[in-house]
Amino acid sequence: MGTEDWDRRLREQGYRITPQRQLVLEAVERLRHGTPEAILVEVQRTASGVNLSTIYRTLEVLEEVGLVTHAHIGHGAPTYHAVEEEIHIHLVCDRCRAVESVSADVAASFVKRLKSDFGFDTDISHISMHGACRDCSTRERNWQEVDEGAQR
Amino acid sequence: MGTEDWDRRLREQGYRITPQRQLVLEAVERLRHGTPEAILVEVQRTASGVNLSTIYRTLEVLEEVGLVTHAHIGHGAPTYHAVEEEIHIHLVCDRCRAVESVSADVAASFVKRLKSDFGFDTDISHISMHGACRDCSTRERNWQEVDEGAQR
DNA sequence: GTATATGCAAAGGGTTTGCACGGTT
DNA sequence: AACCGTGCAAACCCTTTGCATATAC
Repeated sequence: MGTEDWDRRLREQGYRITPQRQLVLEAVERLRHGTPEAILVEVQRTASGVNLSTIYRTLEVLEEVGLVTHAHIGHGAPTYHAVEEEIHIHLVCDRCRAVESVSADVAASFVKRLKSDFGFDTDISHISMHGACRDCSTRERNWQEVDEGAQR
Repeated sequence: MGTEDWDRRLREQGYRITPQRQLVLEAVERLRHGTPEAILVEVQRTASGVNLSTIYRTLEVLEEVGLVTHAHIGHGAPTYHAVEEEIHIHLVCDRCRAVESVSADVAASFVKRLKSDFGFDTDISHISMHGACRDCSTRERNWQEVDEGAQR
């Protein structure tokens, strides 16, 4: 796979090549993490006439032919990535909203276990773990100690 | 923790005890997996006057005091669980939309690694893995073989 | 009595859809 | 020429918010 045959990917599955599809794919690659709204803005830098509904429809197509993936970080819009990117997973802090990307390697044995135990084939780039980042979790630990101290 | 001191939980954090809060908590416990909309319907079986916005506000409060949690399975509404429930994670099939609940134990070492390597404190009940369930992944494998056969 | 919680209605994000037009094949 | 893809606008789902009233404390 590579950027040079992005159009082949589309054609093989019966889709047409359009400027919009090229622009959206390039925007996703450039942004590395992009919501549909952000991708729209990026695309409009070159082609201001492109509509948001086209972004949605295009992302759906690009995802189907395997050129992009998405993950849900937070409650809002999903983020899209080019599959060209090194595969990574997201650690989403629900306290401060920070998002850390870490190598997918850390999930490898977990993913393998889901396969062997449940036959489940994980979409690794879709993984988002929610919780507390380093800063927030140490902060909470400190508060807890303060609380305990106050109670004595 | 237990159902008997749900009201203490609320009071300790400065919240008041209301019929709505009790009904929502009970509905979540009864449903085991419930979207806000489903919880509304369940609550309205007893108290038809309760409003959806109350469901949202109440779930937020119940989550803050640690009586319920939520997970995102699929793109739509989140699902709420009572924390009383045995902790489980969700395996969401993006092909056929099936959702399987499996013991959180399978994620234990992965979660431990996120903690040691990145200081990240995972909210285990929030974990949703996306991918292909056993049936769909074997079906895809079979198709692949058929395709390969056709090419020869 | 006072502050919080609720119901209602309206607004707000994010996403999808119907339709006529335009572009790719 | 036929069909697919796009822009536009409206509709849709899910969620939040402002405000007046009702309720827990």
